[in-house]
Amino acid sequence: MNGKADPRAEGEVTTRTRLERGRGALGPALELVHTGRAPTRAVLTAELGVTRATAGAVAAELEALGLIRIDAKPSAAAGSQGRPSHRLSVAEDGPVVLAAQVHADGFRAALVGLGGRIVATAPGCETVDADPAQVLGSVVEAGARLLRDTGRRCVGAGLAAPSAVAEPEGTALNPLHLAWPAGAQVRQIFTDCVREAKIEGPAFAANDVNLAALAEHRHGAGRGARDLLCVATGHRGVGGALVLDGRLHTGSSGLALEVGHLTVNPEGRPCHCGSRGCLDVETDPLAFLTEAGREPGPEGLLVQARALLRDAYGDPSVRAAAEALIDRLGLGLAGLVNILNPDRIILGGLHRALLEADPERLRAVVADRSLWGRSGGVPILACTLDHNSLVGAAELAWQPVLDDPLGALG
Amino acid sequence: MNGKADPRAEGEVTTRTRLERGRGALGPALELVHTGRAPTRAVLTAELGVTRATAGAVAAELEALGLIRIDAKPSAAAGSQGRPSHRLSVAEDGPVVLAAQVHADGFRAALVGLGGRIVATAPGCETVDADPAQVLGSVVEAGARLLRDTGRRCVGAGLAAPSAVAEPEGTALNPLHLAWPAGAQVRQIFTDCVREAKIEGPAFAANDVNLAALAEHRHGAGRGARDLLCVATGHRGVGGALVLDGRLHTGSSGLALEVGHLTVNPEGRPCHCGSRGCLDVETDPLAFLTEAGREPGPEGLLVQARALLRDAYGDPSVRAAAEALIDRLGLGLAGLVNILNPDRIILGGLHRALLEADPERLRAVVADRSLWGRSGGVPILACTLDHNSLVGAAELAWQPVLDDPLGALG
DNA sequence: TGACTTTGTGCCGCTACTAAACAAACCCGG
DNA sequence: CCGGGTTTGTTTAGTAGCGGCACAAAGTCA
Repeated sequence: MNGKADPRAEGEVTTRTRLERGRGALGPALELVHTGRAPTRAVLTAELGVTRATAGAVAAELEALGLIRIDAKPSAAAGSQGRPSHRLSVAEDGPVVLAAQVHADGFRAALVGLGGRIVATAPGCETVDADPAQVLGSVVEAGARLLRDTGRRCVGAGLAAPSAVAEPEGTALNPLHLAWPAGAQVRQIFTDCVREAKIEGPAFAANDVNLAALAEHRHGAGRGARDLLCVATGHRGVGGALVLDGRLHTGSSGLALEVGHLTVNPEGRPCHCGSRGCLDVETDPLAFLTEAGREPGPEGLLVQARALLRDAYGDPSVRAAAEALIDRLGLGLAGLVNILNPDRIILGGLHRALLEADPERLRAVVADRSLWGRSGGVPILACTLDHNSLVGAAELAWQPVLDDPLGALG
Repeated sequence: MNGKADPRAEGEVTTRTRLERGRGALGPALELVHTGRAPTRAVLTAELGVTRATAGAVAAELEALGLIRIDAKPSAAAGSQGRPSHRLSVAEDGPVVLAAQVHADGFRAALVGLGGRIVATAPGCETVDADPAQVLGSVVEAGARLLRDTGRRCVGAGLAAPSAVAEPEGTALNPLHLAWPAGAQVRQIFTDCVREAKIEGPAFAANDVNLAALAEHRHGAGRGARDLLCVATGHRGVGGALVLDGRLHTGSSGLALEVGHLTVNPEGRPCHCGSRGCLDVETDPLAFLTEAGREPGPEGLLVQARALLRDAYGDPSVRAAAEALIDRLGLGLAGLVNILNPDRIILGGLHRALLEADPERLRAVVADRSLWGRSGGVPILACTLDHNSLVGAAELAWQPVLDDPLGALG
């Protein structure tokens, strides 16, 4: 089988030589299958720029590692001649990563497989007014329970935190919404919890909007974009993220894309940052409800604002408030377009609802206020993934495997 | 000499096997020598993460290609034991690239070697109110003359244009300062001129501020920075540039970092972009002179403003004007810091002069208006290179050689 | 049924490395 | 002046990963 003498050729007889080859192209190949861009080995050959022999060997090795599946039967592609391909897909029973998300109202844990597929979710939990160690301990414990129940192999863990995460220390800088102290060592605490729960693999933590952007880039509305800008309003505050060449741009200390304090209304509301008219306070749910003349109800500002946009857009006061917010959001986005020149923009939270309420108006404002209008033609889309922060946290944990499958799993 | 039989071993006998090896590490190695980060083969070994054998072979091949020089005599490093290293340096008589720069007052041509060393310069020429084909024809002709006079081999050409250059078409979008039409095909015209002058190698064109940033990153004040932000005021208007991981970030259509229209003074001057108080009109030489109560003299606004800052900073009206501009510049830089979170900022033109007039004030404003102050501690430095746009244009032309020396020269 | 098209595999060889031993060139301490 | 110790460079042998090529497999089309 092996030609030259192999001193280890005793136990496993077959596919042994293959397991030794393909180190270089292995990562890129897995990434292509992971993001759904390589449905067959033929496509893999073209995308990697290697020969069919190499692509075949690489795919065989990824299958041997339990990461992808190669269909036994070829599936006939409709309307094409030639030998039909065997379909490549992510292994359904392969390893998973633990994804955790903490937000103002509680937390969530999930197991996520390759391809961004959520395998299992722990039921959402109510708000916890507890310190980081308690919250992260609970969410990791929920994840550990999932792992026990499903019996799957875990290769890493990722946390989506509701604050900027400073690099390289991994501290939470502005956890406004939580009973957490500023400067909490979230990455360290999360890592400790993961270790204590005897979960295998490295642990990572990053800002939730950043991770949402990463997830949308790999599996959602951002697929194929080279320079992707995401902006999202949550319950409170605006977050931004930038994905460049498939990698998150966090800046030198993890604080990039803090876009909440762009000035979009010089005569606007005072902001806690000391300035006035910031994107943060001019395009959030509270501003919208106030301008529409509504009292904040019991169901949460974001939910209420979304419902209003969806159900009462005919109401003149709602419409006027929406248009005012759209104009300010457009001004902010145009500023970002002039600086970053992305090839796609994705909006989440209330911003997404504003986009869907009147896409033409938003696009017109952005185009009008971008220099030369040219880059104002940038596509502006809504988020498409459910739980995109959670999936993004999983991406973080998958990254070492995508970079070097043999090294991370071997 | 060669061990196994080599069918081609007839003409060149020696260094033949070496010329066939080192393809992968060749580019990175050349880049290290080019940027002055690999003074010896020992350092090269460490920086590349390869064995001494590989580093030695790679260096030998780069020398054989005529790109670098390995000192014959080892140079004794003071106070260190062990065998002394042979010094590596860029080949002084190696190939060059043609660098061209066009600006409002004229143009300039130069031959630039590896390491950003300007080998020969054609005398600057006065303003040319001519169309792109004429201007670029003249500057390329000046370069061709330099090539003839020096007899050096040319491996490419780069142009620094005084306007944004759209990707991927290579058209000039806002050539305000020239008698050029908007949308002029500068890259195509430049390429045609280079071809017509029978200059070898590919031709490139990009915005001058972008290229200045690239040059500062490789050979100037930006060396070692990972995320480098450059902002510069010229005779008119503000330009910005961002270097990420050693590569220029041009955005999806070459329009990134058009920072001139950030709002830095809500009650400020009206700007031709339709807004008011833009960085562009609030921190340019004209604004400075006006606020200092000076009449524009005959010597050019930028020169006059610089002289005033240098020689008359004691004058209260000059000082007040400078501080007003510094505050506005700081506001703009803080906005960029919040978005990009660079690890270094470099200023050119009038902005550089403002920085040098009162560095503490500028740094304080940036730190104060950056979120959490943390990233406000970013170092703000002045440009250090003469003719940095020209050197940057050369970098553009060198890039293919740095990426694949064998492919580009073979 | 056979020509054509496309996909996948086995085999050989090459290129760019690594590993390890050796050699060279400095220091220093006696 | 001579023999360790230390760092640098070279030589040789070996190897991982990929390309090239011939061939086999599995479909479509006329």
